[in-house]
Parts: sequence; C-alpha cells; structure tokens
Amino acid sequence: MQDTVRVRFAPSPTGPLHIGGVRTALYNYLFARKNGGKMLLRIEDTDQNRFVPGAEDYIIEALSWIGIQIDEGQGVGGPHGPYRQSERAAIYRAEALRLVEEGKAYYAFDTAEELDEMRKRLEAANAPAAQYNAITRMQMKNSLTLSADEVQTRIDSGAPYVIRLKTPRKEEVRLNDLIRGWVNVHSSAIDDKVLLKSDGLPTYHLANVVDDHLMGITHVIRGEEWLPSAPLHVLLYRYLGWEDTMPRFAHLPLLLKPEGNGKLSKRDAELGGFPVFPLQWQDPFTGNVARGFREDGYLPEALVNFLAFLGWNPGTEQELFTMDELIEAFDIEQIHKAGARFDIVKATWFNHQYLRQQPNAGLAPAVIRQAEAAGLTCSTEKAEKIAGLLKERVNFAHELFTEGQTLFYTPDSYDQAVATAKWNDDARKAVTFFREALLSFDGAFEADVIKHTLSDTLQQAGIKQGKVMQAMRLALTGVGAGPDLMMTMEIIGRDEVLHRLSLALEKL
RNA sequence: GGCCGAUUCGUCUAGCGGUUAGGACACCGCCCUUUCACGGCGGUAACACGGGUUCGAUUCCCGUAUCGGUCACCA
Repeated sequence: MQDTVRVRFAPSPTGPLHIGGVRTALYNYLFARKNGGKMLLRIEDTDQNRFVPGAEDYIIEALSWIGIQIDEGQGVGGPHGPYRQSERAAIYRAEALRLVEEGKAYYAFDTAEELDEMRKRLEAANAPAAQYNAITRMQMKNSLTLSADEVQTRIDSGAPYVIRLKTPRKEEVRLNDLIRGWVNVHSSAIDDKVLLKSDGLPTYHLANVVDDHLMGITHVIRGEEWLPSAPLHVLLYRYLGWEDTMPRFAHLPLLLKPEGNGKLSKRDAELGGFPVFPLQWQDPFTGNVARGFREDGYLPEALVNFLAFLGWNPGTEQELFTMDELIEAFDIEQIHKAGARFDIVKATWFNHQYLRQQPNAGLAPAVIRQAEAAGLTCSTEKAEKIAGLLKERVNFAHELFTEGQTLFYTPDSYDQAVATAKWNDDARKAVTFFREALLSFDGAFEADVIKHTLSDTLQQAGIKQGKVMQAMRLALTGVGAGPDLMMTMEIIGRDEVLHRLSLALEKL
C-alpha cells in the first residue's frame, strides 16, 4: 500500500531560479498532481555565505507565474514547518548528535589548512582519492583519534568542530532510481562527509535527508548533479534508522548548452540573447539585471510546454499540452536519461502556438502599452483589431506593435524597388479613382465593404486588380509586404487612408 | 584522473528483437495569397564504433570512443 505521494521542490535562495530548476519543479508538480499527491516548497538556506536577499520571494513568484501551485511549505504553511532550513537548525543538530552517540558519526577538529595539507599529501602519494575517509580519518584530529577527555575539553572550550559521517569502509550501496534503474556504488568511494558544519548548521546532505523524512516525502525528484551523492543519502537514511520509509529517487537529465560542451549557464543566455531565468532579476549587490522569460514575452503555458518536452515525451505525436493535459499524460518512467540541449528556437515556436490562441482582448493591452511608450495613443478597439490582424504572424506580443508600424505611422518614404517595379500609370490611376470613390464613401468603414468598393472602382476603370494591388499597398504603407490590406485600411480609418493616398500621389 | 551516468536526423524525441526507423523544431521546395507572413503538402537528414548473444539486432551483453555529472565546513 503506497502512501500518499508527497514531493518537494527544495531550492537554495542564492539568486534567481535557473530555468533547469523550474523544470525540476515542474516535473515534481506534474508527478504530484498525476498521483493525487502534494507538492511542497522547502527553502534550503543552510549556507549563510551564499544567502541573497530577495531570492526566496523570486522563487515563489516564479513558481506562481509558471502555474505551479504549492500545497504545503514556505509561503503557504503546513503541519511540518518551518519550511526554511535555517529555522530548523536544532532539529538537524539533534540528529547529528544522535549519530555521534550511536557511533555512526564523529567530531572532527581539523582546520582548513590541515585538511588542505592532508589532500596535498595524498595527491603527492598518488592516492586514488584524496579524501577524508575510513583510512585517512585515523591520521586526523577527531573524536576517533583523540581521547574522550581531549574531545570534551576542545568542545567545552568552544573550539570549532564539525560532525562527520563515519562512512563504512567496505559496503555496497544500492539505489533503485525511478529513471535510471539500479545504481551501485561502493562505500569506499564515499568520503566522511561533513554533516554539521562548524557554524552549527547542517550541510545539504543531512538537512535534506532529515527534512525529507520528517516531511513525509515519498519521492525525491531532482537534477542529475545529485546522483553521485545519492548513495550517501541512502547510507544516511540507513544510519538514521529510516531506511524502511526512504523515499524513491528520480534523477533528472540536465539541460545542456545550445551548442558546445557543458550544462546550460547564465553565460550561454547572454551569448545567445535569450533568457535563462523565468523572471527578470536584478542582482541586489551588483545591480546587474538578467532578463527573464516573462519580461521577454514568453507566455507561461508556452514555457511549461517547452520545458516539459525537454527530457520527457508522452510517446504520442501530440505536441501542444496544457498543464492539465501534461498532468494527465505525465509518466516519470518515460523521462529520457540523457541531457537535453536547450534550443530557444523551439521555445519561440511554442510561444507562437500559444500566442495565436490568445483572445484579441488579452493581447490588446500589450499593444496599447507599447504604443504609449512610443508616444502614441491607441484605443482598445484599435489594439484588439491589430492583435487579430497580426497575432498569427508573430511569436511575441511585443511584436504586434513592431509588426504593426504601418498601422501607426503615415509613410514618410516609399520602398524604391517596389516603386520602380509597380508604380506606373495604371497604379496612379487606380489610386486616384479609389481615392475619389472613398471621398463619397459613407457607412461603416470596414474591410469587406472597402474590398467591394475597391474592386468595383477598379472594374469601372478597366484596371486589373492584380496588376495594381502592390502599388496600392505601397501607396498606403510605403512598403511592398504586410498583412491584409483591407483590414489595414479599416484599422487606420478612412481619413488616414485618404491622407495617405493623396500623399502617395504627390510623392511617388 | 577516480567514481557514476548517458549515446537515434543539426536540435528535442518515438522506438522497449523482425518498422519503408515515426513525429516536432530548424532548413529546402511546392501550394494558398494582390504582397509578406500564417497555414497546407512534400523533401533533405539519424541508430557513435567494434565484438558477442540470436534465425534476426537501433533494441540485450561486453569493450572502445565521445559527451555529461561529481569528487567542499556549496547546494
């Protein structure tokens, strides 16, 4: 009988959430929802040196923007709090002490210099691994080599110490990963990890295991960078006496650079001109601003769809998935094992797909905002028409305005190549007649009516429409290509059409 | 370097012993269109290599190569 699924997303508030972290959170969320379970948010802020103000709020806002709902944890509350590890120090300390009492961990007093010396010595001796372990620990200053009195004296005097795990020398540690299957590691490859740091706070390993146990986590879904230390965590569960309720592990493939070697970094984003953070982030220390997917115009549903497909696939040929559809289709065992290159072009395509599905009214504010920023006024009605006219042509909402320049500005010059090729006597005649027809035009100035007026006029004048349409476009917009001309006229209005036609007759 | 993991079109991937190796992005072509896009249709393009196992390997096993991760009092 499987307990209710409980998963957690446990970021460190050391800066803005990386997009890979967002995907990890997403997979956790999909898995939780798919199985009717709970999604927790825990803040792993045990490194006081790397704490960055604002990072925690950023994480919460980013998850909310992307559409991931937290059931329990930081910012939400719940029965297993506090959910910020810095507020749980006493809990970890008690467990670390318990391990010492039970002979599964020990105090160590070595200074940074002494550790450094030890590593150098071992490297010089060509030791297979320069680490603090079952062999080397006996040459160091710790509660296994020092007398009980000496240890007590040091502790009482307030000398700094850490608590290290007494990793067994010869033991096979097995782990059945949901994505990768059985992974075996020999304990000799695991060093005597520090569990409790000299500042009294735990390291990731201890805090993570203790909290996952106390918070009833059933599945640990995290990045592949944790795979090497997963056996250590298994060992910790065993030593803490919690092995029978140990969560299942699933280690996710990493997000790789678009090209070249290595995992996706902030630098790649700068080079490639795309964001790598969900939201814009201003570094509180340097003031530097890093772009965000939200600010760059990505729709959260597009980002979710894109991210979900980086390392996972439903096995069908459907590409577009809403969050609910993803939840329905998600299967953790279908997650790909190898890292995935981050291809922003595909993200753009997803955005295009979702943008064109947006109602015009939802897109209008973006058009208005940009028009106003450019010192123009734009009515809601006009903005909605522009959205309807252009949304299928663009990838981002902000492109509606840039694509729609001719809807805002009277042309002040004309494309020479088009003019040379298309602006002739017939064209001049067509524009003249059409303008005259419009002069006496009354009623609603709408695309289909305009279309009839135009074709009637040209027919009466004996001009083939196809011969002059591009010239007509040139006269109205100054360029040879663009969206539907009738709708363009409707949007700019009769007066402006008349104005532009006269202007063309004058200047062309 | 040690340990762990991975390897199908340029990219994301489907495939879980027998397939013309499928889809999507990108690219190219055609159609649609008064234009440009959108869209539709079509095309180029992949099982890293070498051994096994098997009647038969992209698929299973072992090597090699390559790539990734990790080896902190950071997570």
